[in-house]
Amino acid sequence: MKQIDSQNLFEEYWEQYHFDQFFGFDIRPYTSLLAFDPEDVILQEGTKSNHLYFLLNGRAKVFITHKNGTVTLVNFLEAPCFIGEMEMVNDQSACHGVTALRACLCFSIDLSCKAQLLQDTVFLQNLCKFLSRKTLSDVQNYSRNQAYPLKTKLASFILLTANNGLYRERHTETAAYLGVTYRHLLYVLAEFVKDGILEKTPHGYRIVQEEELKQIADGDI
Amino acid sequence: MKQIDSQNLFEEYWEQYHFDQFFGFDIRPYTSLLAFDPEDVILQEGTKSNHLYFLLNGRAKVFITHKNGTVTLVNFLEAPCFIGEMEMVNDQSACHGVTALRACLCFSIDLSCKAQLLQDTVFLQNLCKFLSRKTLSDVQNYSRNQAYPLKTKLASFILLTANNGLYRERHTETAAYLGVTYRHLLYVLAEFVKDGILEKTPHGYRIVQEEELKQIADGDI
DNA sequence: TAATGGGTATGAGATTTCTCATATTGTTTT
DNA sequence: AAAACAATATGAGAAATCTCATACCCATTA
Repeated sequence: MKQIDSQNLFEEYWEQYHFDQFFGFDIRPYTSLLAFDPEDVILQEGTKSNHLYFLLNGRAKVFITHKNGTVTLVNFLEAPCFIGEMEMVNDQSACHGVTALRACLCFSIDLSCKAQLLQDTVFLQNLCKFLSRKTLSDVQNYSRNQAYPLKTKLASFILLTANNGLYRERHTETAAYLGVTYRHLLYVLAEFVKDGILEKTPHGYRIVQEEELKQIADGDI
Repeated sequence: MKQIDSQNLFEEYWEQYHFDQFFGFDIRPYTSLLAFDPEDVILQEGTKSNHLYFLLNGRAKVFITHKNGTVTLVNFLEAPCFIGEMEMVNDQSACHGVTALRACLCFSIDLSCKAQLLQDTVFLQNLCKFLSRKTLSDVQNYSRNQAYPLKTKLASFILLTANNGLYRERHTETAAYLGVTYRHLLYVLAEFVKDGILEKTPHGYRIVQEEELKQIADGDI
């Protein structure tokens, strides 16, 4: 993690996300621009942070570590979103860990202005909206994971993450997100290839029968 | 669902939960007391409500219906908590259904004062706290469901819900909450009985070997 | 250069969980 | 009282998923 001093970049993102609009007062003096490398820890599970982050670019994962050592991937975070807001309002240490998956750019807000934030209706309203959307996204992911077999969930996930008909997520990440073992994921992926729905290429899996895949994702098969 | 006109009961709950404290203005004129019978719908999935509820007593369930007809129980709601707050801040129709499991008493807030609520820092702060706690509880339930087999989850659940060493939840509800079929739940329950950990009685299942059950709940077995 | 570690890949066998069928009981509705 | 319904209960077989073992490739590190 390192601070980015480029004023240009700062301005660029500030404009892009209309960062002013989230606050009823001038948050600029408390804000700086940070870059996280892949694997960098953004929030350490169980420790307290005195910053509130806003993801501008990149992708991060939210996870929980269980007593038996297994790690559950709760969700991905994609820009734009806040990070660390739950901890801030409850004034508690991080209940999830957050780690960068790709290079991430964030605004970092120094919580020395916390009292001011908690009196700002503009900010609080936005926070409520972000929180409820995040909850909704978590819960939908969660309940979908319970309601369907991997075949269905994987089909959705491939359609969601493919670019130009090419699926190239890391198997390790996908398996964690979908809540299954790596082994099982490969079984089902192999099944899709055998059925001619996907084709394995050196650059990733190419979607051959998109309609079929959509039907599977809809739980029709 | 019916309105309760007893001024006494109203006052009693108002005091018990210090209901004033959640608001920066006088919410009383907008508040009434409602009683829901078991099975009554509190929030109808997909429709818009113009009330915000606050659960005073009883127990409700939050669920999502999937396209394939399966219903996922997202969580239980226990007093005290808000109901319908996500829909309110995002001004959208209910993304989960909420149904009473036991007789439920609620304060019902008429959202004609919505604009005022959304300008009230006291309320907004409390809402943020409630929202993040709810998220946390959902996510912990969710991730636990992914990380352990039913044996482990059921052991926790029995320890959580037993009264005086007696477990007597409805199997149908437990199965839904733990995200498994009814059939499978009965298998594992029977296994506990066979192993002498539980004993089946006419009034419910009695916990015989509590230490053993705790070990299983901890994932140690 | 050798060793280490992460991601990828595949097989074999075990465990968990599901589907379907069927029966009993107690309660509510007709 | 008969019918309908929801919860409980159990069996048999199938599907989904996991564990463990093993191997290869590539990049980083000693």
